[in-house]
Amino acid sequence: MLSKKQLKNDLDAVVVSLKKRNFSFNYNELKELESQRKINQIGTQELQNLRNTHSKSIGKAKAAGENIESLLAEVADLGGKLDKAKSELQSIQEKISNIVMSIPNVPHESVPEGDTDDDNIEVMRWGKEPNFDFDVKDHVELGEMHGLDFETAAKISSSRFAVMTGKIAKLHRALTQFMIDLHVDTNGYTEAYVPYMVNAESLTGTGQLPKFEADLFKTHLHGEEGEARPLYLIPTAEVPVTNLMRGEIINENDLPLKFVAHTPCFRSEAGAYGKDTRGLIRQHQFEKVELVQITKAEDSYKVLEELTSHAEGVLQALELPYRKVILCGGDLGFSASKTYDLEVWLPGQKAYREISSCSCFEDFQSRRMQLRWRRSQEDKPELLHTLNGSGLAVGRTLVAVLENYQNADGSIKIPAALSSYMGGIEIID
RNA sequence: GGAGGGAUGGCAGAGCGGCUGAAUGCACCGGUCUUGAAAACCGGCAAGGGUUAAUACCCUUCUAGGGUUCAAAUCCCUAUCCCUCCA
Repeated sequence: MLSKKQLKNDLDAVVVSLKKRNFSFNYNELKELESQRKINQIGTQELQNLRNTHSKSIGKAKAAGENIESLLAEVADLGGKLDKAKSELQSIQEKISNIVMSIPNVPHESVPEGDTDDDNIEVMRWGKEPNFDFDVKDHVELGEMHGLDFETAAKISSSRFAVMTGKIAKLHRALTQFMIDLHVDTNGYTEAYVPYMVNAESLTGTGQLPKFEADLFKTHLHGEEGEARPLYLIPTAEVPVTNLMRGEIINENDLPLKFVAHTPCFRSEAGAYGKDTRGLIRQHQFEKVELVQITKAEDSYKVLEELTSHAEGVLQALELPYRKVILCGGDLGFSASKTYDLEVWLPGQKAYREISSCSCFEDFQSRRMQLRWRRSQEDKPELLHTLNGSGLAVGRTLVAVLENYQNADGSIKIPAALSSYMGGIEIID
């Protein structure tokens, strides 16, 4: 959420910035609503003031044993007026809020122009794409040789799910453990275990709601009266982890907050029909190790570089070739002001594919969450900045390992970094 | 499954229709004292919003949402969360 102040005082600049991400909205409507709001709010507050002063004088008169009949008569029609004014104001404020909540974050000045991922700009490449002296198999073919099974998953669930058994399941788990240990032991993150189902407030805080409900899996619990209390399956650990501190004023000594969490992620992939239908790339359920940092405003862009390097560290340790791109305005997520994607080399696709997305949200999420700190005792609380990045998407990392470490016979060499996590075996055959 | 008790500022905790945005203590900040520190004493210390050039004034908020009332932290209803006891 952008600040109301910014939208009020600096609307033209906001509109220009949002053009970079091809977002436009009816700002004349917003202006109009804002001027209505002003009139209605002043009127309502005047009525409230009137009621308060009258009520106080009634209280005093009563305490003094005076007759209050005439005073009561004065106030008789106030309640109705006030109710009317309040409900009008509320409806205006709801309209404003609906508009404001659906405006995406303003891109950082370093974000390039562009409409689609074709316009993303490569920042660097790491590692060498391997040369194979045989016909490479893709991860589906390789995986099915070692216990990756989409048909059974479809039988017990539906498409876009996977079953893994045996060594490949262990490799998948080993990757997860390796990533968490790396971030905790060498990058200084605190491990967090969090709920996989969250309420609407949390999703509003990080920006998935109200606009992107269709991307989520929603469940219903029922209260005694049958009233629905929906919980949502998390689309990323970003949601529960960033919301850990929602509504709090953080002690300066505790900053920056650094969390790493491994969770499954659930995405409906509405609108992705026919896209990546084969294999593990786009699933309804996948594992991810997520990095979250909460920092002071002045540190956030430095931290974005740092956090991205932590994600890169996983790829480097696994010796997987990758490239780093900066997302163009048109490809930027709703809440992000700047995002680096890490794309890993997949020999089976002969392409670089996203394996991590590292973003700075500035105070966009914090404002929704009222996540703040206090510079000093005298100062007002200030909004913090939030960042997160995948470190990494585990399923896609498994894909990358299978394809990059394959042998001619379909066996898979175990990356050296995973050796201790795989009980010392060197190959899956 | 049944019966109760609770949710108040950074924390602890009083208040149970009007003088309560909220006692008191702790923490925190400023001052006095001291060579310095501690102790003691004095003072300050919630957030969000509105009008305003500013001073200032006003509004809202005691888990959340409804209701009663001229007036609600306080009474009623519902939800959520916590705790105790019984099966």
